[in-house]
Amino acid sequence: MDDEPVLPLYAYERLADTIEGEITSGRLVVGARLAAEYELAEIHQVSRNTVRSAVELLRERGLVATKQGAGTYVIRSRRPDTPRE
Amino acid sequence: MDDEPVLPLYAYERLADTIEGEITSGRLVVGARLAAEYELAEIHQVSRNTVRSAVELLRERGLVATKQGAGTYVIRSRRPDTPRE
DNA sequence: AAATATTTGTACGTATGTATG
DNA sequence: GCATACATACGTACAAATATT
Repeated sequence: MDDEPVLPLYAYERLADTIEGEITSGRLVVGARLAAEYELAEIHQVSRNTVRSAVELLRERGLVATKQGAGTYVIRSRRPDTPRE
Repeated sequence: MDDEPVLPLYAYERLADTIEGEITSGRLVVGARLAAEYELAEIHQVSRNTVRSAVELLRERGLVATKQGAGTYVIRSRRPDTPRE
């Protein structure tokens, strides 16, 4: 319990939420590729490491999948019902 | 399939395997606290981030749990039967 | 087929923030 | 309040996998 604070505290959480919003809103459809990490870093004015943390969160949420050398792709438009661990 | 290459390729994998060995061998028992990240970094001559990657692996293997401000503790002496994701 | 460019992965260092004791 | 320890965040460099020319 007590997971997921109401306000995303950290930059990587906010970025993950932002990108998740683009997915759930349909602006990023299943199969679409996210911008490259360095691009996301520039766009959102954070470091690439922060982008990677955000994308890691999105992977854990089951929304995207990443392939080295290729990119990160949307694999789901909304979160699977609460992974509960 | 095809997970876990025979030879651990990266420093953080080797370090994780090393620490796992200390756990499975009984030198680190359940409840024991691992050395601090900066200590492990010094001991094994790697960076803190590499230590963190190794510990992250151990968490995924279900062997340890980390509590901010407290430390990383052994919670299991051997891997649970293949987490298969 | 081969070389180049792009993109993610790993690893290092450093600084600052947050939680615990 | 202070010390300790983990967490986040910045930057940098190079390696590895993939895509493109």
